[in-house]
Amino acid sequence: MPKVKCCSNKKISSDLKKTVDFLKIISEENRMRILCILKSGPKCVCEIWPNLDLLQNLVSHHLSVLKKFELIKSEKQGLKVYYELNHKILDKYLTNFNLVLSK
Amino acid sequence: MPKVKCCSNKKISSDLKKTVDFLKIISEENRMRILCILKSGPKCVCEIWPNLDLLQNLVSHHLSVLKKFELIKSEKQGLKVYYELNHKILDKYLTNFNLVLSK
DNA sequence: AGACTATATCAATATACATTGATATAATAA
DNA sequence: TTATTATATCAATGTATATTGATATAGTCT
Repeated sequence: MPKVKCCSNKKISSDLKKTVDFLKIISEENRMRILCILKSGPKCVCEIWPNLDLLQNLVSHHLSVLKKFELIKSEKQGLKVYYELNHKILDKYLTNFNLVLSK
Repeated sequence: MPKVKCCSNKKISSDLKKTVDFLKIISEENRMRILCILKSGPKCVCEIWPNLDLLQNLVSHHLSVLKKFELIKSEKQGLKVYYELNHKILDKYLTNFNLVLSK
């Protein structure tokens, strides 16, 4: 039985893994909401978390997960930390994802 | 502080939840591999599972998860069960996903 | 019928990770 | 300096779900 391409080809297999990692990060409702909230531009945590029914520290944690994966960037301004989408990385993963599932 | 659209709007919020459910299903390496394997056409379990480094019953389980979510369809032919992508549903979720994350 | 093949189900275990509560850090204001 | 605000970290707990091993079902062949 011949092996299927996506399982034996190293490049495809690696792309698939990266895509799955990306999907794991965004397949969490609160993180997805955060990304959606940030679509309208940079926001500080105090603007983000009242939109989510979560404790502040949990929002902070989800932000750190997103940031660790480089899906968002942050900038400190005084007491506040502003987060924004990292479109470059985000687009890279979205493109890769579409490649993996497309014909 | 005004609520952000994706958090207060019922329709957008519901789309987001559906998308997250979809992403949860496909953000698992083996399930993603199964979907990729099926891109080249319908296959029986005995053609699928040698491509994955998994026990047969686990492949069967992942197939059932994908099927429960209607991402794949199945047809019994004698002893064998053939699985294939359910492009209609798959495209629906992919479209929805792109809407949720697009500007 | 019995043996064999392909697939699915079930209970038990393992593992990953979301959530909570308490607290720390860091910047600003009084 | 002390108090306050904004954000982050940490340990403990809870929860969902992937994996395993054993076994069941269902179709086919002799």
